[in-house]
Amino acid sequence: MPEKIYDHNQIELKWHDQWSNDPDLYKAEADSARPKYYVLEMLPYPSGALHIGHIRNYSIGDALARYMWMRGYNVLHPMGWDAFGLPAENAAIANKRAPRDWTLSNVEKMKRTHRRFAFSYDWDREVTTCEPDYYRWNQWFFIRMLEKGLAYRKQALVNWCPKCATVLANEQVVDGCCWRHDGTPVEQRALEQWFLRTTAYAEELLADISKLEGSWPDRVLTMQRNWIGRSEGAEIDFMIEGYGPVRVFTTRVDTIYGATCMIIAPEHPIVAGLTAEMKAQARGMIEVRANEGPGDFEKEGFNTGLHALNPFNGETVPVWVGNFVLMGYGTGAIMAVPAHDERDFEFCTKYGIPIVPVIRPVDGPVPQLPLKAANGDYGIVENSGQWSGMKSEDARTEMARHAEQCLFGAPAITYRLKDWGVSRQRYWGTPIPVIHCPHCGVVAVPDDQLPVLLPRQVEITGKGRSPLEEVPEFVNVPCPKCGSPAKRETDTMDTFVDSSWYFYRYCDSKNSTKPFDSDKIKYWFPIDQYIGGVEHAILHLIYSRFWTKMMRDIGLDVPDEPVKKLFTQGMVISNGTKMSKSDGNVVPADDVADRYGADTARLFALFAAPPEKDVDWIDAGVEGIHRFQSRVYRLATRNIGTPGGDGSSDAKVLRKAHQVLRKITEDFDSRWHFNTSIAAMMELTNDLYAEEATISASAMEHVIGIFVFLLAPFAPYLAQELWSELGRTGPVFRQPWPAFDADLARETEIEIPVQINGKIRARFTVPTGLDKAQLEAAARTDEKVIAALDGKTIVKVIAVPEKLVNVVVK
RNA sequence: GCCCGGGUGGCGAAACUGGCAGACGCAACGGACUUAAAAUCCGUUUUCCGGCAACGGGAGUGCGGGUUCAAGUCCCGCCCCGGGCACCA
Repeated sequence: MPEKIYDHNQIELKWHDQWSNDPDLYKAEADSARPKYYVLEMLPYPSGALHIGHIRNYSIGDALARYMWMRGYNVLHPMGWDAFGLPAENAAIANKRAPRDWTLSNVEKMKRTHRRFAFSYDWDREVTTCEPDYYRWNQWFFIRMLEKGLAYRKQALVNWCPKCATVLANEQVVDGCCWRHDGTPVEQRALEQWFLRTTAYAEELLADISKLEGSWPDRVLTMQRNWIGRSEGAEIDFMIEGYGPVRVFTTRVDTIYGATCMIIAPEHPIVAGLTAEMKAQARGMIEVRANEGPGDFEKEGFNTGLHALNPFNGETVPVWVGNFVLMGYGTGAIMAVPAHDERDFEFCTKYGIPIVPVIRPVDGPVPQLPLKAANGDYGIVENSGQWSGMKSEDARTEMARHAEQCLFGAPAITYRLKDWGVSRQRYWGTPIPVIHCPHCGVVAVPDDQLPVLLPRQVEITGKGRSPLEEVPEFVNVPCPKCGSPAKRETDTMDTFVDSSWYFYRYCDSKNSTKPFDSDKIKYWFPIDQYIGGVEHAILHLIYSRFWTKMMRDIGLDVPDEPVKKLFTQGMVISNGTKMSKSDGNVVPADDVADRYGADTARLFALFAAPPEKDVDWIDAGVEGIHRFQSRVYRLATRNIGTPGGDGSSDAKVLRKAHQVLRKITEDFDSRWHFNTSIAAMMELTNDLYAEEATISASAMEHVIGIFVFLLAPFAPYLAQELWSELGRTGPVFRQPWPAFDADLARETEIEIPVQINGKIRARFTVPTGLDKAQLEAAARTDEKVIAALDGKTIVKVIAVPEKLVNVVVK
């Protein structure tokens, strides 16, 4: 057949049309007779256009999905839209478009790009989180949590982003600023808010991390551990004259004899009973902390004049207010042990509060005053009454137990993790399904009245209160219990609620009577492979784990952990920052596809670097990938159905083809270094070009046949086109993955370098399979080796089969 | 400050369990083809020294030590970059 010029446009259009007319091409059906494989990429926010970062994410997942199909698995590979969120409201203000219209038209645009890239999604299972058939189940879950006490409402100091005009979860505060607005410090506001009791699962979320070990990246597990932040210690009551007992949390109760003052947070309830001047001072501290954001600030405090009784030694210590003590952690009050805590040391030194060392090193005396610094190490407890002489570790448990027996304390565990604040004072989110009745209080919307529909006609100004408060027909409703006039909750849910369980819905996306059918979940779950950006290591991935455990506890049949294996791909950086629409540095996927085609964009996204690594996107190099495809295409077309050469190169290219096949199979099964998979295909292409004239027709056809399968997971259009050039029909990715032939792949000869004292001095070629002795003998007969060894004494010879020979001489 | 990653040619990178450092691609240069250019094909390209040459010799994976016949890879101590946490008691 004469050579054809590679025209990606024509090829991609042709198959795109054919595939569009085949709605079942990527269809997945639960089938207990076949092994399943659930591969999932994180669903995108429909911002308007897919960029090259998305393409990288989906190219990894799609290659895997197609490979697993070829390995005979029943593959579930779905896609959807994380469609609620603030940008839709901002767009509504800027363009005078309803958020829903804007969002759905973006979905349409992006879906077109998805299809253009031929990602193998079963679109029949598509989930769009802003549609009532999805968010009604958010509401349903919320009510279940309300019934279980897992959703509750409280007045709390919350993170407020003035630009978003809404509350943020702790997980959405980055360096003291809003996660969407770098450089906009988050303010603290006291508001009535809805919370989900994530802390009820702190222990289980932490413990189950060990189940994920080895199949989730360590980095992510470490981040989650730190985020949960478990501290084991004790809570101890210090009696304050004229006030009552005040509880402190400490991890070092063994140092309590060295406590020389109590320090409370400026928000602590005690402050309310202090003088007006002190209250003002405390308020000042709170404001400074709220406005300055993160970073070092000087420790400051003042003496309240109150005294607290240390229940262990019966001594009285002054009570101070300190700006570094956090109300949100532990009990908001600490005992300061300046000798053994760096922060306490700094504070007490500044204010002249006494320092009392009570721990000595195992092999040394109690440190002498004055101290240069605090020593927080464990050691032997001294000057501590009956506990003197005990090891710190033992004293910690013994003293906590003692406190419990004497009823002035108890062992305690504290977590850094806090309950998830889910209220948002915004329009474009799931309405929280409760009604506030003046008689009945908070009343859940009955299940048969779900979904609480988000009204379509709403004016969004981006200022002031929740936009829903301005919609009287939404707000004013009768109480479901007593029928008297009541008001609907106007806060909406955090969008992270939507993404916490969407992957369950894919298994049963059209169910209108429950969130999903448990038989379907049983078949498809857990997710075998989840792929997404590392930036979701704590937010989305902790919420998802929480949600799964919560669903189990409200009686649904789900596994303990939703995701078996997690892969976090690196970010695509452009001009030094992560690609994002707000930074204006996105490279639209369609631009690359216009110029070079979808296959090229996909291949390049994988070729630029190993998938877990961040890459700086530069166009240089895209041409090389396109050139590679063109070389493959031209070579294949001009060789299919031609007489071929004399076959003298057959063994060589067959060997290479099977080596590459083995390498790529291994890459899929373990490392996912697709950059080297693609490089291996390039090597094979180069070899075929070099040997082309002397390859027989049958060997060429065999090699091209393998090559088409190798390409299939990465470049679906090119692979399909070549498959059809070979005269074959049907989708190539449904063919079985070829088995590699170890005999064909085996090298017959190998070049062995000979080192003399570690420096390469000669090389010789031997048949493969020689053992140590044979290899050494062969080396000793090599002319160059003989010459290099002349006049020297051989001390030792190291021969490593298939690798090298090293001769140590004197 | 603490906890994770990472540092290899002009650039993106490769070297999987210690065994030929730089596969593959980009860029650059040279050649073939062409009236010419593009495209394509074939070469060269870590660096220094010697040689017209084939070739020979030295250095080299952030820095300084060490282990080993052998170190990009292992150990100790630093420096730099990226990420996470950051008064968490």
